[in-house]
Amino acid sequence: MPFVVVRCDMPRKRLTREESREQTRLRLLDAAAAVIVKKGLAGTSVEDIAGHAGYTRGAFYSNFKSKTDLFIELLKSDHAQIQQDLQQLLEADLSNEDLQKQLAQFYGQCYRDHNSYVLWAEARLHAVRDARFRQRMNTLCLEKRDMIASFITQFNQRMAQPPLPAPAPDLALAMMALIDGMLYFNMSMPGEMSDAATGSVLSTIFAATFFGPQAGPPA
Amino acid sequence: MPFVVVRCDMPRKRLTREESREQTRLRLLDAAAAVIVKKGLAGTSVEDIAGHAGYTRGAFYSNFKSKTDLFIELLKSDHAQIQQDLQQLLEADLSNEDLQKQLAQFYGQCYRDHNSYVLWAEARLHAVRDARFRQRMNTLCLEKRDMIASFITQFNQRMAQPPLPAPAPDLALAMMALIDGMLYFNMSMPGEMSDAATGSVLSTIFAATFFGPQAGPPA
DNA sequence: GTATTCAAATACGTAGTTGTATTTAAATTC
DNA sequence: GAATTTAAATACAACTACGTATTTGAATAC
Repeated sequence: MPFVVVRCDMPRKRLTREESREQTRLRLLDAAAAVIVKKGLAGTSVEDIAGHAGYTRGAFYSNFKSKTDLFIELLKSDHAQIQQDLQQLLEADLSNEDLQKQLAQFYGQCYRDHNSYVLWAEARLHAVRDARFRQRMNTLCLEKRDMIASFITQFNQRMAQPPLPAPAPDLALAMMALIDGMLYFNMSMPGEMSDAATGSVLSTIFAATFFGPQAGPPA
Repeated sequence: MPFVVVRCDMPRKRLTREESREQTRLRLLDAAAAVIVKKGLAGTSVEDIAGHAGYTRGAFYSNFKSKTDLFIELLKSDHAQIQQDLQQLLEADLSNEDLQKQLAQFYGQCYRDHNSYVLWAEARLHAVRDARFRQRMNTLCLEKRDMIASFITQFNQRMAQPPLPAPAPDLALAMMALIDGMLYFNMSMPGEMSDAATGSVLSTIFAATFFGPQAGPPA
């Protein structure tokens, strides 16, 4: 889902300076996402990015302080999108569909596509090494956690189920870890685990956690 | 847990050529592991590795074909260790300790330490990009899966529990994904999720999967 | 329409990386 | 102990990457 806006209103409008600048920014971000997914963050040069977007390094440095700088912006955009998707899910689809469907959607929405997920995997690894970066990323992750926590709380209330076995934010974190685990796994071993298997594993876990009789964790 | 053998039998034995060669090999592998964890696979130069091991690039190219070559060897060694650990667990500790303890051990043994796990995370990302590498890695992963499948089967028999809700290898794969999810999560967000929470989440899931009443996944 | 501003291109110097080719010194062989 | 072998060091040449400094040309302001 690229950033670049809908192009080409018929009369090929001559761009103002600001518009033009914004356009190259977006193009650079798109290009960066594509190239980084393909070659990895460290394996991608500034020139790669600029080149893939149809510019030279000059354009890059005129728009971003550094590769890391751009990368963070990339993650922020993606994060914003994810949050928006979740928000939507939280508001709209909380009617009485069955658990399975909810899950499927939920799972599918967590990251927008394969590329998005690879990007975050890259980010995680980078976070291990760069404390400052890690902090920034954790902020985003905790925002997501809170969103999911809301989802859990609402879901639990709506379904009038037994009380949650742990604080919603904790459960949210756990669910994130689990879902990420599945995605992460499928990322590098595609096809090894069928979608059906993935889904049923997740539904088992969800069921156990939110409906299970003796299943609740003590902490 | 470095590779280098116990050094220094008192009389400082003069090394034979072969021994010496093997020693530098091991030192290079150790150094590589350390540096790659710290700076990432792509961010690590051959010189970094050789230097950290106390050699020059000459020694490196005399022992390995390329960085990737060394990396694969690194993973193989680590994998062998992991398999050995699991094997041991499978044979030894299947007496009647309670589930919690089993789990704790199981979880703790899956990767030898933080560094080991980071290495595998790096490998996953690399696998996304390199089909050949991916194949090689999948072989290792499936070996591990089979080991865990044995564990599951034995565990289930020993405990005389209800029949497994899915073929053991499938369950094994799912469990790997889940455990990896937790580890992966804790890798980049250390401290965000307490060990207690991690443990209880896992035990919940295990319980649900292997003991749960209606909890088993259909597939 | 001329002057100014600024986005992006180009030029440049430095530093780092790679793989091979050659050398050197220690270990082995005879 | 001289000749040979070979692990590892050194030398080398081509390349890539970075960031800055400067230039260029189109868009704005006057």
